[in-house]
Amino acid sequence: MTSKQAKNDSNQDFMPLMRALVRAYQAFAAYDANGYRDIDLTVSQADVLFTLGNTDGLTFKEIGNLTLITKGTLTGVIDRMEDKGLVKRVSLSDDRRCTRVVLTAKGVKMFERVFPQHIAYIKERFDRMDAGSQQAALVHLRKIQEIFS
Amino acid sequence: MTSKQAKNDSNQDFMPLMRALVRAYQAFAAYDANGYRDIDLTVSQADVLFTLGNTDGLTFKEIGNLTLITKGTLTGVIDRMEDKGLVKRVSLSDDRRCTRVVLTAKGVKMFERVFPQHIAYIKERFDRMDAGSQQAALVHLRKIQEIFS
DNA sequence: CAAGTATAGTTCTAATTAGGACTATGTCAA
DNA sequence: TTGACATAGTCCTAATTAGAACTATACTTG
Repeated sequence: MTSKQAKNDSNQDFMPLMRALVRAYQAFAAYDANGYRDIDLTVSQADVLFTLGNTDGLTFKEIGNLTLITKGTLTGVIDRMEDKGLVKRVSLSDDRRCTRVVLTAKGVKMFERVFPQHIAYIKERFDRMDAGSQQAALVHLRKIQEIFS
Repeated sequence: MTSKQAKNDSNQDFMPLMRALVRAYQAFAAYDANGYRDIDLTVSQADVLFTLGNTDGLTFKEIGNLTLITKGTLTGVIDRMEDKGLVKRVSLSDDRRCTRVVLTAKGVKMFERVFPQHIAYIKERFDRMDAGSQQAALVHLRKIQEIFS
């Protein structure tokens, strides 16, 4: 009680931290999105492509959990990727409610071309932070995730 | 060169940090959005309301810079807030290209009711992090923002 | 002053988003 | 086995999003 009180007293203003979180994320997201300008992929589509890469396919539910894309949204994202010939829907005989989404040959090719490229693109910036800071930042970000979960 | 090499070598895997950033933000954003469930406001609308609070009105450009909402989007957001009677558009005689957006009496009333409530709602969670961690997190988040800007 | 350029908002399009209703399928218990 | 409930995906709506084209207004330079 007292210690909690003390904690709170010492934390009159969390706003700078909140703003820093939002701005750090937005700066990252903008940079990330910019990496998809040339290739014909939206951020969500790239997210799905990278999630499906090196797997034998995943269900909508699994993709949704990994990418945090809502199932309602995911239907449309997969539709458009199917139109582009990057993925295909495969029914599961096991449980006919489920649909497995699998990369096509074209999807695999795209993944193999784009993924390493994009990783290098992101890595370039994270390399500007020393390893110690990255470790510390990781710890604090996990704490932030925890308190809001 | 060599030191940069060394840095990079020690940083083969930035992915956990990247994921932690995304997840921390998403957890925060989800919690934040949840705070608007009862009141009849979207996240963007609340963002604008809170930005306009305690000002004499701001132009679209200023609101866009503060909230990071694109001008094209902002037109629609302001339209809907105007429909709700929360804000009004005021032309500037000074520069007739500009429009000042001002809270109406109803908007001010809503701001005064909702803002402190929401701040308390967010604060409750940030209080679960001690002041030292918050300070450290702030520093690291600013660093992350910097490397991606 | 006139032409070229810049800026502020609006409009338009395609895609994403959350959330809820809906359908089909599966599971579990009486 | 049948009825109640749960789960997977689709469909629908309102709002947001980025980006580009467009209009109106301002600036600026010859």
